[in-house]
Amino acid sequence: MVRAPCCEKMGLKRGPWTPEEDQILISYVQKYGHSNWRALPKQAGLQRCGKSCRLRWVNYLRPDIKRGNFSKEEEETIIKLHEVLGNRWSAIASRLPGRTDNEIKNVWHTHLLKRLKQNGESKSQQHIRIPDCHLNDNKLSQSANSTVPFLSGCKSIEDAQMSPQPSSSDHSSITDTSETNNTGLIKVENIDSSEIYPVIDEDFWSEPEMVENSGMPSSSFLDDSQFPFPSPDTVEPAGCNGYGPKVDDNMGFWYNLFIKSGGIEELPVQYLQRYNYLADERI
DNA sequence: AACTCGGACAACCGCACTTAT
DNA sequence: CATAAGTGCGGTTGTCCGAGT
Repeated sequence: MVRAPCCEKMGLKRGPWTPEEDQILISYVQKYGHSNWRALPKQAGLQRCGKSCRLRWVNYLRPDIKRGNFSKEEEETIIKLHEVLGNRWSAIASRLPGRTDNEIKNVWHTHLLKRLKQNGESKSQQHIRIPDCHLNDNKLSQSANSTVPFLSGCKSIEDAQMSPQPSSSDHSSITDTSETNNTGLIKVENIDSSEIYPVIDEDFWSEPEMVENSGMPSSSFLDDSQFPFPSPDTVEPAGCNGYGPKVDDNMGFWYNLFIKSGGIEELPVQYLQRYNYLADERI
């Protein structure tokens, strides 16, 4: 599809924003909102393209932006989430209130990457198979070629798991195993799954009946009564935020798996090992 | 004091995806 | 269904500034 440039370059200003421009943008957004970024600069009297305005607002002017250095807790959270999500900066940012994807991306490249390289592989990588694309800082889309069905297509899984946090008035949609500490971070610490999850018998690990041509287990395998994890009733499905993929039948399985396991870090290692085993057998 | 280098961060670019027509 | 428009995301670049020489 042929597309027009994101903005007309002629006559539009680029580069650093001035305090005057910031004030105009803030005033306009506070007064009229930002339902249409493309039209906003014209209506606000800014010589900028809509994209530039949106970026400035989202990354700098938004009232809920938390400025200043990252705390140790925040850095640890970023590292842990990156182990699972890779370079999905917006998904990571959604778990760090007040921080932007751009900011996190910068911190990652300027601080954390170096630290990780010094420290070597992280602890959780010993337990969960992470695709190379995550560890090598490449595009996550490469994971579509992963030999691990669990992670092939993880873009959608993450969108399901990492959909933006609900507002403070909408706690009902937070998975009941997520909790915030006094720093405002979402806890992703490793926990001993044996303390939380029921004992899983041999039947649970039996090979699921597969849906033809889908590579995914049949719906009976997803039956709540057969699933020994907490109910996902309080969690909204992926795509509910209006962005990201819709939940199809296959992704629904992985979505349920993630949610029922209580979160990324808390997904029982046995399940991953079992599914990786089954996946390898099918290849 | 002048210059170089590298870190930090803001901003831009192009692509992908969703939505509207 | 096809296409255009709008938006979000991740990668990359540009710029500023402080430390070191």
